[in-house]
Amino acid sequence: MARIPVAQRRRDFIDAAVEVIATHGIDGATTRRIAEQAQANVAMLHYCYDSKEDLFADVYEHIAGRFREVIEQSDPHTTVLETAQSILRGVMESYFESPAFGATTIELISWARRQHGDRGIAVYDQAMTIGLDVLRRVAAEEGVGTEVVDDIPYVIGALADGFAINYLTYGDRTAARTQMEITSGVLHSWLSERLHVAGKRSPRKQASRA
Amino acid sequence: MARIPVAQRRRDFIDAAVEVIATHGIDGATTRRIAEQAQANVAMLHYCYDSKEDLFADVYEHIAGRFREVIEQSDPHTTVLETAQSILRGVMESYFESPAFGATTIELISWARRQHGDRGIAVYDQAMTIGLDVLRRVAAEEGVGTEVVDDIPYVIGALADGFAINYLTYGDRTAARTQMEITSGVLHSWLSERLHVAGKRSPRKQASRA
DNA sequence: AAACATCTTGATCGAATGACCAACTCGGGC
DNA sequence: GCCCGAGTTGGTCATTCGATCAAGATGTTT
Repeated sequence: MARIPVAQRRRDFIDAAVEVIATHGIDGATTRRIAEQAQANVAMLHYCYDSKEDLFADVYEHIAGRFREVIEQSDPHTTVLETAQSILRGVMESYFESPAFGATTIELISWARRQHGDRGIAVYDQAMTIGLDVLRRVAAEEGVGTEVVDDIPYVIGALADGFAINYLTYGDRTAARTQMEITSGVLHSWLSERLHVAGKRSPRKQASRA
Repeated sequence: MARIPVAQRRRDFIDAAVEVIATHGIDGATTRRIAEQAQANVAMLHYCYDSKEDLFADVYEHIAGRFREVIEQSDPHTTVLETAQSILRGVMESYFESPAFGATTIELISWARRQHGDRGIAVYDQAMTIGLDVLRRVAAEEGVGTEVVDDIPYVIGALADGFAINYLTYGDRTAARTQMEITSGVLHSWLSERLHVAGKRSPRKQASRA
Protein backbone atom coordinates (compact mmCIF):
# COMPACT_ATOMS: atom_id res chain seq x y z
CA MET A 1 0.00 0.00 0.00
CA ALA A 2 0.98 3.59 -0.72
CA ARG A 3 3.80 2.96 -3.11
CA ILE A 4 6.64 5.40 -2.54
CA PRO A 5 9.59 5.88 -4.88
CA VAL A 6 12.97 4.71 -3.57
CA ALA A 7 14.46 8.20 -3.52
CA GLN A 8 11.77 9.47 -1.16
CA ARG A 9 12.01 6.30 0.91
CA ARG A 10 15.73 6.85 1.35
CA ARG A 11 15.09 10.36 2.63
CA ASP A 12 12.51 8.99 5.04
CA PHE A 13 14.99 6.41 6.29
CA ILE A 14 17.65 9.07 6.80
CA ASP A 15 15.28 11.26 8.81
CA ALA A 16 14.09 8.24 10.77
CA ALA A 17 17.69 7.20 11.45
CA VAL A 18 18.54 10.68 12.80
CA GLU A 19 15.59 10.47 15.15
CA VAL A 20 16.36 6.95 16.32
CA ILE A 21 20.08 7.63 16.75
CA ALA A 22 19.25 10.66 18.87
CA THR A 23 16.95 8.60 21.05
CA HIS A 24 18.76 5.26 21.29
CA GLY A 25 22.33 6.05 20.28
CA ILE A 26 24.28 4.66 17.34
CA ASP A 27 24.32 1.08 18.51
CA GLY A 28 20.74 1.31 19.72
CA ALA A 29 19.70 2.40 16.26
CA THR A 30 18.72 -1.03 14.98
CA THR A 31 17.36 -1.59 11.51
CA ARG A 32 14.04 -2.64 13.01
CA ARG A 33 13.67 0.55 15.04
CA ILE A 34 14.65 2.74 12.10
CA ALA A 35 12.21 0.90 9.85
CA GLU A 36 9.42 1.30 12.38
CA GLN A 37 10.17 5.03 12.75
CA ALA A 38 10.00 5.35 8.97
CA GLN A 39 6.72 3.41 8.99
CA ALA A 40 8.30 0.74 6.88
CA ASN A 41 9.67 -2.74 6.96
CA VAL A 42 13.09 -4.17 7.74
CA ALA A 43 13.11 -5.74 4.32
CA MET A 44 12.13 -2.38 2.84
CA LEU A 45 15.20 -0.85 4.39
CA HIS A 46 17.40 -3.43 2.74
CA TYR A 47 15.56 -2.82 -0.51
CA CYS A 48 16.69 0.82 -0.38
CA TYR A 49 20.12 0.22 1.13
CA ASP A 50 22.41 -2.75 0.69
CA SER A 51 23.46 -2.55 4.31
CA LYS A 52 22.96 -0.61 7.50
CA GLU A 53 26.43 0.79 6.93
CA ASP A 54 25.30 2.32 3.63
CA LEU A 55 22.35 4.03 5.29
CA PHE A 56 24.61 5.44 7.98
CA ALA A 57 26.95 6.80 5.35
CA ASP A 58 24.02 8.79 3.98
CA VAL A 59 23.08 9.95 7.49
CA TYR A 60 26.67 11.07 7.92
CA GLU A 61 26.54 13.02 4.69
CA HIS A 62 23.19 14.53 5.62
CA ILE A 63 24.50 15.87 8.91
CA ALA A 64 27.68 17.18 7.32
CA GLY A 65 25.62 18.95 4.68
CA ARG A 66 23.45 20.61 7.25
CA PHE A 67 26.55 21.93 8.99
CA ARG A 68 27.84 23.24 5.71
CA GLU A 69 24.62 25.18 5.18
CA VAL A 70 24.65 26.71 8.63
CA ILE A 71 28.27 27.81 8.41
CA GLU A 72 28.18 29.12 4.86
CA GLN A 73 25.01 30.99 5.66
CA SER A 74 27.14 33.12 7.99
CA ASP A 75 29.43 34.17 5.19
CA PRO A 76 28.25 37.63 4.11
CA HIS A 77 29.13 39.25 7.43
CA THR A 78 31.76 41.91 7.31
CA THR A 79 34.16 41.58 10.24
CA VAL A 80 35.92 38.54 11.66
CA LEU A 81 34.24 39.14 15.01
CA GLU A 82 30.77 39.33 13.51
CA THR A 83 31.32 36.31 11.28
CA ALA A 84 32.63 34.18 14.13
CA GLN A 85 29.72 35.23 16.31
CA SER A 86 27.27 34.45 13.52
CA ILE A 87 28.69 30.97 12.97
CA LEU A 88 28.62 30.10 16.66
CA ARG A 89 25.10 31.44 16.99
CA GLY A 90 23.96 29.60 13.90
CA VAL A 91 25.31 26.28 15.11
CA MET A 92 23.85 26.69 18.58
CA GLU A 93 20.53 27.72 17.07
CA SER A 94 20.54 24.55 14.97
CA TYR A 95 21.03 22.43 18.05
CA PHE A 96 18.36 24.41 19.85
CA GLU A 97 15.82 24.07 17.05
CA SER A 98 16.43 20.38 16.55
CA PRO A 99 17.79 18.51 19.57
CA ALA A 100 17.70 15.35 17.47
CA PHE A 101 20.16 16.94 15.07
CA GLY A 102 22.40 17.92 17.94
CA ALA A 103 22.23 14.58 19.68
CA THR A 104 22.86 12.66 16.47
CA THR A 105 25.85 14.87 15.73
CA ILE A 106 27.39 14.10 19.10
CA GLU A 107 26.65 10.42 18.65
CA LEU A 108 28.23 10.39 15.21
CA ILE A 109 31.36 12.15 16.47
CA SER A 110 31.72 9.65 19.30
CA TRP A 111 31.08 6.81 16.89
CA ALA A 112 33.62 8.17 14.44
CA ARG A 113 36.24 8.39 17.16
CA ARG A 114 35.94 4.67 17.86
CA GLN A 115 36.62 3.62 14.27
CA HIS A 116 40.31 4.21 14.74
CA GLY A 117 41.68 6.93 12.47
CA ASP A 118 40.30 6.56 8.96
CA ARG A 119 37.49 8.55 7.50
CA GLY A 120 35.90 8.73 10.93
CA ILE A 121 36.81 12.32 11.68
CA ALA A 122 34.98 13.55 8.58
CA VAL A 123 31.98 15.41 10.07
CA TYR A 124 34.00 17.18 12.70
CA ASP A 125 36.91 17.95 10.44
CA GLN A 126 34.72 19.10 7.58
CA ALA A 127 32.87 21.60 9.75
CA MET A 128 36.17 22.91 11.10
CA THR A 129 37.67 23.31 7.65
CA ILE A 130 34.66 25.10 6.21
CA GLY A 131 34.53 27.43 9.18
CA LEU A 132 38.21 28.17 8.78
CA ASP A 133 37.80 28.91 5.07
CA VAL A 134 34.98 31.36 5.70
CA LEU A 135 36.89 33.12 8.44
CA ARG A 136 40.09 33.34 6.44
CA ARG A 137 38.23 34.91 3.58
CA VAL A 138 36.72 37.56 5.82
CA ALA A 139 40.03 38.05 7.61
CA ALA A 140 41.82 38.67 4.32
CA GLU A 141 39.34 41.36 3.38
CA GLU A 142 39.60 42.92 6.79
CA GLY A 143 43.37 42.79 6.80
CA VAL A 144 43.70 40.45 9.74
CA GLY A 145 46.55 37.95 9.72
CA THR A 146 45.69 34.27 9.23
CA GLU A 147 47.61 33.30 12.36
CA VAL A 148 45.01 35.23 14.35
CA VAL A 149 42.01 33.41 12.90
CA ASP A 150 43.45 29.88 12.76
CA ASP A 151 42.46 29.14 16.35
CA ILE A 152 38.94 30.52 16.06
CA PRO A 153 37.26 27.44 14.57
CA TYR A 154 38.51 25.34 17.46
CA VAL A 155 37.09 27.77 20.01
CA ILE A 156 33.78 28.01 18.19
CA GLY A 157 33.61 24.23 17.92
CA ALA A 158 34.48 23.72 21.56
CA LEU A 159 31.92 26.27 22.74
CA ALA A 160 29.22 24.89 20.46
CA ASP A 161 29.88 21.29 21.49
CA GLY A 162 30.00 22.25 25.14
CA PHE A 163 26.71 24.06 24.81
CA ALA A 164 25.20 21.10 22.99
CA ILE A 165 26.18 18.58 25.63
CA ASN A 166 24.75 20.73 28.40
CA TYR A 167 21.53 21.48 26.56
CA LEU A 168 21.01 17.89 25.47
CA THR A 169 21.70 16.60 28.96
CA TYR A 170 19.29 18.88 30.77
CA GLY A 171 16.90 19.53 27.91
CA ASP A 172 16.00 22.86 29.47
CA ARG A 173 15.06 25.26 26.68
CA THR A 174 14.80 28.27 28.96
CA ALA A 175 18.23 27.68 30.46
CA ALA A 176 19.56 27.02 26.98
CA ARG A 177 18.54 30.46 25.75
CA THR A 178 20.47 32.04 28.62
CA GLN A 179 23.46 29.82 27.97
CA MET A 180 23.48 30.76 24.32
CA GLU A 181 23.89 34.37 25.43
CA ILE A 182 26.62 33.47 27.86
CA THR A 183 28.44 31.34 25.31
CA SER A 184 28.19 34.10 22.77
CA GLY A 185 29.61 36.49 25.36
CA VAL A 186 32.53 34.18 26.05
CA LEU A 187 33.51 34.13 22.39
CA HIS A 188 33.12 37.90 22.22
CA SER A 189 35.36 38.52 25.22
CA TRP A 190 38.12 36.28 23.98
CA LEU A 191 37.99 37.29 20.34
CA SER A 192 37.77 41.04 20.83
CA GLU A 193 40.71 40.92 23.23
CA ARG A 194 42.65 38.77 20.80
CA LEU A 195 41.88 40.94 17.80
CA HIS A 196 42.75 44.05 19.76
CA VAL A 197 46.15 42.71 20.81
CA ALA A 198 46.91 41.43 17.30
CA GLY A 199 45.71 44.70 15.81
CA LYS A 200 48.15 46.66 17.93
CA ARG A 201 51.13 44.54 16.98
CA SER A 202 50.42 44.63 13.26
CA PRO A 203 48.22 47.67 12.53
CA ARG A 204 45.89 47.27 9.53
CA LYS A 205 47.51 46.07 6.34
CA GLN A 206 44.46 46.84 4.22
CA ALA A 207 43.80 44.29 1.51
CA SER A 208 43.49 45.59 -2.03
CA ARG A 209 39.81 45.58 -2.82
CA ALA A 210 37.26 47.73 -4.62
CA MET B 1 44.57 -20.26 39.16
CA ALA B 2 45.61 -17.08 40.95
CA ARG B 3 42.65 -16.68 43.23
CA ILE B 4 41.75 -13.02 43.68
CA PRO B 5 39.34 -11.62 46.29
CA VAL B 6 36.04 -10.26 44.99
CA ALA B 7 36.77 -6.67 46.02
CA GLN B 8 39.90 -6.54 43.88
CA ARG B 9 38.11 -8.35 41.06
CA ARG B 10 35.41 -5.71 41.09
CA ARG B 11 38.01 -2.97 40.78
CA ASP B 12 39.59 -4.83 37.88
CA PHE B 13 36.24 -5.10 36.18
CA ILE B 14 35.58 -1.38 36.65
CA ASP B 15 38.93 -0.46 35.14
CA ALA B 16 38.40 -2.93 32.33
CA ALA B 17 34.94 -1.53 31.69
CA VAL B 18 36.29 2.03 31.44
CA GLU B 19 38.83 0.87 28.89
CA VAL B 20 36.34 -1.13 26.84
CA ILE B 21 33.68 1.62 26.93
CA ALA B 22 36.25 4.11 25.68
CA THR B 23 37.19 1.81 22.82
CA HIS B 24 33.86 0.29 21.81
CA GLY B 25 31.26 2.63 23.31
CA ILE B 26 28.62 1.82 25.91
CA ASP B 27 26.69 -0.65 23.81
CA GLY B 28 29.87 -2.11 22.39
CA ALA B 29 31.05 -2.83 25.91
CA THR B 30 29.82 -6.41 26.07
CA THR B 31 30.29 -8.61 29.10
CA ARG B 32 32.60 -10.83 27.09
CA ARG B 33 34.87 -7.99 26.04
CA ILE B 34 35.01 -6.57 29.55
CA ALA B 35 35.77 -9.99 30.98
CA GLU B 36 38.54 -10.53 28.45
CA GLN B 37 40.04 -7.09 29.20
CA ALA B 38 39.99 -7.98 32.91
CA GLN B 39 41.64 -11.30 32.07
CA ALA B 40 38.65 -13.09 33.49
CA ASN B 41 35.58 -15.00 32.51
CA VAL B 42 32.04 -13.95 31.63
CA ALA B 43 30.78 -16.15 34.44
CA MET B 44 33.32 -14.51 36.74
CA LEU B 45 31.79 -11.15 35.97
CA HIS B 46 28.37 -12.42 36.97
CA TYR B 47 29.90 -13.84 40.09
CA CYS B 48 31.05 -10.33 41.09
CA TYR B 49 28.04 -8.46 39.74
CA ASP B 50 24.46 -9.64 39.51
CA SER B 51 24.05 -7.90 36.19
CA LYS B 52 25.86 -5.77 33.65
CA GLU B 53 23.72 -2.89 34.89
CA ASP B 54 25.20 -3.24 38.38
CA LEU B 55 28.73 -3.10 37.04
CA PHE B 56 27.92 0.01 35.03
CA ALA B 57 26.50 1.65 38.15
CA ASP B 58 29.91 1.17 39.77
CA VAL B 59 31.66 2.52 36.68
CA TYR B 60 29.38 5.54 36.87
CA GLU B 61 30.27 6.08 40.51
CA HIS B 62 33.96 5.63 39.77
CA ILE B 63 33.94 8.35 37.12
CA ALA B 64 31.90 10.71 39.29
CA GLY B 65 34.35 10.18 42.15
CA ARG B 66 37.30 10.99 39.96
CA PHE B 67 35.67 14.24 38.95
CA ARG B 68 35.04 15.07 42.56
CA GLU B 69 38.73 14.59 43.34
CA VAL B 70 39.88 16.78 40.48
CA ILE B 71 37.53 19.63 41.32
CA GLU B 72 38.00 19.60 45.07
CA GLN B 73 41.73 19.47 44.55
CA SER B 74 41.41 22.99 43.14
CA ASP B 75 39.85 24.32 46.31
CA PRO B 76 42.70 26.02 48.22
CA HIS B 77 43.20 28.69 45.58
CA THR B 78 42.55 32.24 46.67
CA THR B 79 40.67 34.17 43.98
CA VAL B 80 37.66 33.20 41.92
CA LEU B 81 39.67 33.65 38.74
CA GLU B 82 42.49 31.41 39.92
CA THR B 83 40.12 28.77 41.24
CA ALA B 84 38.10 28.64 38.05
CA GLN B 85 41.28 28.41 36.00
CA SER B 86 42.58 25.66 38.23
CA ILE B 87 39.40 23.59 37.89
CA LEU B 88 39.30 23.93 34.12
CA ARG B 89 42.96 23.06 33.87
CA GLY B 90 42.57 20.11 36.22
CA VAL B 91 39.71 18.64 34.24
CA MET B 92 41.46 19.12 30.91
CA GLU B 93 44.63 17.61 32.35
CA SER B 94 42.63 14.57 33.46
CA TYR B 95 41.32 14.06 29.97
CA PHE B 96 44.78 14.59 28.56
CA GLU B 97 46.43 12.11 30.91
CA SER B 98 43.80 9.45 30.39
CA PRO B 99 41.91 9.61 27.11
CA ALA B 100 40.03 6.50 28.21
CA PHE B 101 38.70 8.46 31.17
CA GLY B 102 37.66 11.31 28.89
CA ALA B 103 36.07 9.09 26.28
CA THR B 104 34.19 7.06 28.87
CA THR B 105 32.91 10.25 30.46
CA ILE B 106 31.51 11.47 27.17
CA GLU B 107 30.02 8.06 26.50
CA LEU B 108 28.40 7.96 29.92
CA ILE B 109 26.93 11.44 29.52
CA SER B 110 25.48 10.52 26.14
CA TRP B 111 24.20 7.28 27.57
CA ALA B 112 22.68 9.06 30.54
CA ARG B 113 20.89 11.51 28.28
CA ARG B 114 19.12 8.67 26.49
CA GLN B 115 17.64 7.18 29.67
CA HIS B 116 15.02 9.90 29.73
CA GLY B 117 15.31 12.21 32.73
CA ASP B 118 15.79 10.22 35.92
CA ARG B 119 19.09 9.65 37.57
CA GLY B 120 20.83 9.91 34.21
CA ILE B 121 22.10 13.43 34.63
CA ALA B 122 24.03 12.43 37.76
CA VAL B 123 27.66 12.59 36.60
CA TYR B 124 27.24 15.86 34.77
CA ASP B 125 25.10 17.47 37.40
CA GLN B 126 27.28 16.33 40.28
CA ALA B 127 30.40 17.82 38.73
CA MET B 128 28.56 21.09 38.11
CA THR B 129 27.24 21.29 41.65
CA ILE B 130 30.57 20.57 43.27
CA GLY B 131 32.26 23.14 41.07
CA LEU B 132 29.64 25.69 41.98
CA ASP B 133 30.05 24.99 45.70
CA VAL B 134 33.80 25.47 45.54
CA LEU B 135 33.48 28.68 43.57
CA ARG B 136 30.80 30.12 45.82
CA ARG B 137 32.96 29.49 48.86
CA VAL B 138 35.91 31.30 47.31
CA ALA B 139 33.65 34.06 46.03
CA ALA B 140 32.23 34.65 49.48
CA GLU B 141 35.72 35.06 50.92
CA GLU B 142 36.68 37.36 48.11
CA GLY B 143 33.55 39.42 48.41
CA VAL B 144 32.19 38.59 44.99
CA GLY B 145 28.45 38.25 44.58
CA THR B 146 27.04 34.78 43.91
CA GLU B 147 25.19 36.00 40.82
CA VAL B 148 28.59 36.58 39.23
CA VAL B 149 29.88 33.04 39.83
CA ASP B 150 26.71 31.09 39.11
CA ASP B 151 27.40 30.96 35.39
CA ILE B 152 31.04 29.94 35.72
CA PRO B 153 30.55 26.18 36.13
CA TYR B 154 28.59 26.06 32.90
CA VAL B 155 31.35 27.87 31.01
CA ILE B 156 34.04 25.65 32.54
CA GLY B 157 32.01 22.56 31.72
CA ALA B 158 31.33 23.67 28.17
CA LEU B 159 34.98 24.54 27.52
CA ALA B 160 36.21 21.30 29.08
CA ASP B 161 33.73 19.16 27.15
CA GLY B 162 34.50 20.99 23.94
CA PHE B 163 38.20 20.45 24.47
CA ALA B 164 37.61 16.78 25.24
CA ILE B 165 35.61 16.12 22.09
CA ASN B 166 38.23 17.77 19.92
CA TYR B 167 41.15 16.00 21.61
CA LEU B 168 39.45 12.62 21.60
CA THR B 169 38.47 12.98 17.97
CA TYR B 170 41.89 13.90 16.67
CA GLY B 171 43.97 12.23 19.38
CA ASP B 172 46.73 14.74 18.74
CA ARG B 173 48.59 15.30 22.00
CA THR B 174 50.72 18.12 20.64
CA ALA B 175 47.72 20.02 19.34
CA ALA B 176 45.92 19.29 22.59
CA ARG B 177 48.59 21.06 24.64
CA THR B 178 48.17 24.16 22.52
CA GLN B 179 44.41 23.96 22.77
CA MET B 180 44.59 23.68 26.53
CA GLU B 181 46.39 27.02 26.53
CA ILE B 182 43.85 28.55 24.18
CA THR B 183 40.93 27.20 26.18
CA SER B 184 42.48 28.50 29.36
CA GLY B 185 42.89 31.88 27.69
CA VAL B 186 39.25 31.94 26.65
CA LEU B 187 38.10 31.42 30.20
CA HIS B 188 40.53 34.08 31.39
CA SER B 189 39.32 36.67 28.91
CA TRP B 190 35.68 36.14 29.72
CA LEU B 191 36.04 35.83 33.45
CA SER B 192 38.37 38.76 34.03
CA GLU B 193 36.11 40.99 31.96
CA ARG B 194 33.09 39.75 33.86
CA LEU B 195 34.70 40.16 37.27
CA HIS B 196 35.91 43.61 36.33
CA VAL B 197 32.48 44.79 35.27
CA ALA B 198 30.83 43.26 38.32
CA GLY B 199 33.49 44.74 40.55
CA LYS B 200 32.77 48.22 39.24
CA ARG B 201 29.06 47.97 39.82
CA SER B 202 29.41 46.69 43.36
CA PRO B 203 32.86 47.72 44.59
CA ARG B 204 34.41 45.33 47.10
CA LYS B 205 32.23 44.44 50.05
CA GLN B 206 35.07 42.83 51.95
CA ALA B 207 34.07 39.73 53.85
CA SER B 208 35.01 39.63 57.52
CA ARG B 209 38.03 37.39 57.64
CA ALA B 210 41.33 37.13 59.51
C1' DA C 1 -5.45 -7.51 -20.76
C1' DA C 2 -1.05 -9.07 -20.88
C1' DA C 3 3.66 -8.11 -19.76
C1' DC C 4 6.86 -5.85 -17.14
C1' DA C 5 9.38 -3.16 -13.70
C1' DT C 6 8.80 -1.27 -9.21
C1' DC C 7 7.62 -1.57 -4.67
C1' DT C 8 6.19 -4.37 -0.39
C1' DT C 9 5.93 -8.09 2.89
C1' DG C 10 6.30 -12.26 6.25
C1' DA C 11 9.28 -15.72 7.33
C1' DT C 12 13.75 -17.33 8.24
C1' DC C 13 18.95 -17.73 8.77
C1' DG C 14 23.47 -17.53 11.36
C1' DA C 15 25.89 -14.79 14.65
C1' DA C 16 26.30 -12.28 18.89
C1' DT C 17 24.46 -10.93 23.22
C1' DG C 18 23.19 -11.10 28.61
C1' DA C 19 22.27 -14.34 31.80
C1' DC C 20 22.51 -18.63 34.12
C1' DC C 21 24.01 -23.16 35.93
C1' DA C 22 26.26 -27.31 37.35
C1' DA C 23 30.67 -28.79 38.16
C1' DC C 24 35.43 -28.11 39.32
C1' DT C 25 39.48 -26.34 42.25
C1' DC C 26 41.85 -24.26 45.36
C1' DG C 27 43.08 -22.82 50.40
C1' DG C 28 42.56 -21.94 55.22
C1' DG C 29 40.18 -23.61 59.75
C1' DC C 30 38.71 -27.64 62.42
C1' DG D 1 43.69 -35.17 56.84
C1' DC D 2 39.13 -33.44 55.47
C1' DC D 3 36.08 -30.21 54.51
C1' DC D 4 33.41 -26.28 53.58
C1' DG D 5 33.10 -21.99 51.42
C1' DA D 6 35.14 -18.70 48.21
C1' DG D 7 36.70 -18.44 43.67
C1' DT D 8 36.61 -20.31 38.78
C1' DT D 9 35.14 -22.43 34.48
C1' DG D 10 32.91 -24.37 30.03
C1' DG D 11 28.73 -24.97 28.25
C1' DT D 12 23.88 -23.67 27.33
C1' DC D 13 19.63 -20.82 27.08
C1' DA D 14 16.32 -17.34 24.95
C1' DT D 15 16.52 -13.03 22.71
C1' DT D 16 17.82 -9.77 19.35
C1' DC D 17 20.67 -8.40 15.74
C1' DG D 18 21.67 -7.61 10.35
C1' DA D 19 20.69 -9.76 6.36
C1' DT D 20 18.29 -12.50 2.73
C1' DC D 21 14.74 -14.75 0.17
C1' DA D 22 10.54 -16.00 -2.24
C1' DA D 23 6.30 -14.44 -3.10
C1' DG D 24 2.73 -11.03 -3.36
C1' DA D 25 0.79 -6.34 -4.56
C1' DT D 26 0.70 -2.22 -7.43
C1' DG D 27 1.26 0.77 -11.26
C1' DT D 28 2.73 1.63 -16.09
C1' DT D 29 3.47 0.42 -20.84
C1' DT D 30 2.05 -1.82 -24.90
